[in-house]
Amino acid sequence: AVSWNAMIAAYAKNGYLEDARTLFEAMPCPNLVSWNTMLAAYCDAGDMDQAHVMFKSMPAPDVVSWTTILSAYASKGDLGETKAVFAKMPRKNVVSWTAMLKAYIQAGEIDNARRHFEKMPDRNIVSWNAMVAAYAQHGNLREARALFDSMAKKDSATWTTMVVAYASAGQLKEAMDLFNQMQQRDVVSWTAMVTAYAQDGQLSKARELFDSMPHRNVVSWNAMIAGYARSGLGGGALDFFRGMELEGIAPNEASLAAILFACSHGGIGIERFVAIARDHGDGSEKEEESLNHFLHGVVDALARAGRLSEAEELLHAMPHLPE
RNA sequence: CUAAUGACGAACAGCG
Repeated sequence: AVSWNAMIAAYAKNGYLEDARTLFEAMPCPNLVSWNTMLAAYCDAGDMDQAHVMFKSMPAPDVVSWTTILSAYASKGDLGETKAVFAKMPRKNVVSWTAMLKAYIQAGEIDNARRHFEKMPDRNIVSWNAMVAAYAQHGNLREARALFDSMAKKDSATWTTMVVAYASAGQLKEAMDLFNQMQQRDVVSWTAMVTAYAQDGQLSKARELFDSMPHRNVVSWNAMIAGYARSGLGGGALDFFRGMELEGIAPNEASLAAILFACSHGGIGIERFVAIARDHGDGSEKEEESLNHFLHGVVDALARAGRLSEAEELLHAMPHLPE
């Protein structure tokens, strides 16, 4: 059953909900983990109706099942529903408490989050990190730092949270100092630091860090693409996009969003975005339809703005456009 | 083997 469950989780994580379901139904006797895995899959897909169906048909939901539901509402930003679920839970552990904490933070209720945090029967490093991030994300650098300093144990998430806190407050030097003090840096901390410089327009510094990274993932590449795009350097954005492809890393929606941004701010044509989108899509009719729909809107907007030559140019660049 | 925290794009980005 363990390997079946691992397979189901893998399918679900990559968005193959149907395949996960098929596998689940083919199992001779699914255990609680199998049920919870499917439950989480529906939650991730945002299908709360199906999630509830699962939950109700489960033999015996445990604290993991409950927390899965709780966390789904939390990430949807539905504080009321999250509170209701939390109140109904027959058993809670530190993970459920932290998920509830996240719901307060998500709703911007930082004071209530802090009260909840103080009431927690157990706190681990994840709960602490969430609380530090809450202050950091809401501009309370001082309180974030105070909590950070009071933590006996820190992991790379703790440090990265503070690095980002300084960076988004515009204090790049402080951010870099903290980054340099880190004992263990993972790909997330590296990418956070790269992003800090890239967003500040310090592209050569960003690039230098990027080049010294031990490992790079799609988010790291996106940070560079977006950095060049927002600095108006569409060509540089495209270079990094190609670099990512050459490394065999698959672009995601954020990569495409960064390229689209480069089209409006970086001096490259919208046809580059369309070509890339076609390249990396599933080639389905639905996708082609929405791309055409999108382009049609762009051409329309150009025409209505009186920019007829650009509209025409775009029409010619897009032979696939319907009349 | 399943649930909670930190990094890229979409909420605290520009224009009006």
